Amino acid sequence: MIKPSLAKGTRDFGPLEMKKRKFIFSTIENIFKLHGFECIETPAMENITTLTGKYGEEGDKLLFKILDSGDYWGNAEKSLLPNDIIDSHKLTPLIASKGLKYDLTVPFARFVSMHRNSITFPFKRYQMQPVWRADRPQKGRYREFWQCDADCIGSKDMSNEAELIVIFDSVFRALGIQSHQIHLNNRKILEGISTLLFPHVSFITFTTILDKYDKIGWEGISKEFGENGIGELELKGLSKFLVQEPLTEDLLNDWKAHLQSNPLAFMGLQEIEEVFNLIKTTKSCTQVVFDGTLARGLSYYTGCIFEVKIKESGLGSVAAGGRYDNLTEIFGLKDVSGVGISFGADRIFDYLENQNLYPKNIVESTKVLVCALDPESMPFAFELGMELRNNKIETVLYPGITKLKKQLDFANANQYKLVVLMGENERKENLYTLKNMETGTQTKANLQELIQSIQLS
RNA sequence: GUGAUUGUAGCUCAGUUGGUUAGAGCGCCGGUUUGUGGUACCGGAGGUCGCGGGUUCGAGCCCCGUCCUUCACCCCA
Repeated sequence: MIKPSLAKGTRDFGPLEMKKRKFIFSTIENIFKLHGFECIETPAMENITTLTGKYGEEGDKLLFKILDSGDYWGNAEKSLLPNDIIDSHKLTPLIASKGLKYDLTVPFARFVSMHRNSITFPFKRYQMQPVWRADRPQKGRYREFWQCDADCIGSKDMSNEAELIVIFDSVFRALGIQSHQIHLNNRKILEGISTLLFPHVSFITFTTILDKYDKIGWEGISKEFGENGIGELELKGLSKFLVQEPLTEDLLNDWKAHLQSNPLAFMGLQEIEEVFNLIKTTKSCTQVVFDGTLARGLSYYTGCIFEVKIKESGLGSVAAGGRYDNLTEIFGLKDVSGVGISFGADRIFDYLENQNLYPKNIVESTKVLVCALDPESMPFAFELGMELRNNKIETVLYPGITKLKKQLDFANANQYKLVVLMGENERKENLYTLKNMETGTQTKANLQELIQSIQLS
């Protein structure tokens, strides 16, 4: 006997949990569809060359690799392996040519590049699938989790960004959440500031340190910048950019003054202004925070970047996204800019579980249980089941004849509110007994009356 | 990948300085009730104490390893 167990960082979902998850997925999907995004799917596994080098050094380490089939060691190009050095990192490329996808954006870029001739640009697609990361699990972090992505590729227009912000807001509101904040920044601003203030520090180093501001504060990041050779004087210039404030006209004007002398940063700010002008009359705008410290780790972003946080959740970001100008270029498709967002379904699920924010009707069962009380009644019960289903009533026929107590226990355990009894008495009278499990009342009815009272309750 | 942390019945947890046959509550199954549940009463089943090694006359308890859980770092949804 093997002790049943789950692989690290994965989880099972029972019927009740699945109802809640489906509620999340369908809420997101409906809003994606409402905005005209088309659904696609890509495989769980990709060629490893598709995946590596897209997520930065850390990302590559977190890729799940799939061992080649057959005699993978015999077929391996061992000449590429340094003699008697056993280094797993050098070994894996020789024996693993596929990997599980790490996100939905890179496979999408591959998809777009491959199918460029049959795609009409701008192309809006959504995708809701699991992704895998070989991370150490912790709070809000799993090795398998679902992302729900919407991207628009082949358009540089800022209305895409504006629409995606509205989608962020619509989804969280539809899920019954109000305390979400949509953080917004632009990589061009960061790049401009970085080259202006810290020309001797790489942009990647700059963003990774800056991104930690939320967690470790001013002291923490000034210490880390210090370790990278940045003095206190230079740091002072940075401090005025570390704001997290509601996005307003005044704020933008303020920043324009700061960034006037910096063409790249100024361009980034103009993009944000364009987005602001489109959303400023929507209620979504009230949830938007201009966040000068938002940087995003993924290296492919080039314009606006987003991150949605629920303050009291303790979960990090529950959704994120941004614009990428060069992602399809690696797959041979140049000058196609895209922008997209991703909802972290598992973190949203955890938050809703915690807060128990689900609408009541998604957890309640609307099913009816039909109980046959003796073998002769079974054909009648079976037929009744068919009749009820023909009338769009979700019906479960209790399989077999057992004590009524057991059948009623079954109804309680599954929270069925209505039970129909079919026994000798009912056969003789040509009626059905309808029992309400909450009130305990029982009534007799013919088929038409039965269907009616079920539909009314 | 680094550093902590956890594991005893289906679930939540007790278990004394190492000492006979490892307990409770809830749940589950059966009965009180052969056509009436969610309450009550009575009875019952269920454990390789995560796994492997070690110390000991003796290990659920001590030591080592390993896996899983949870958490922080790194990074991220």
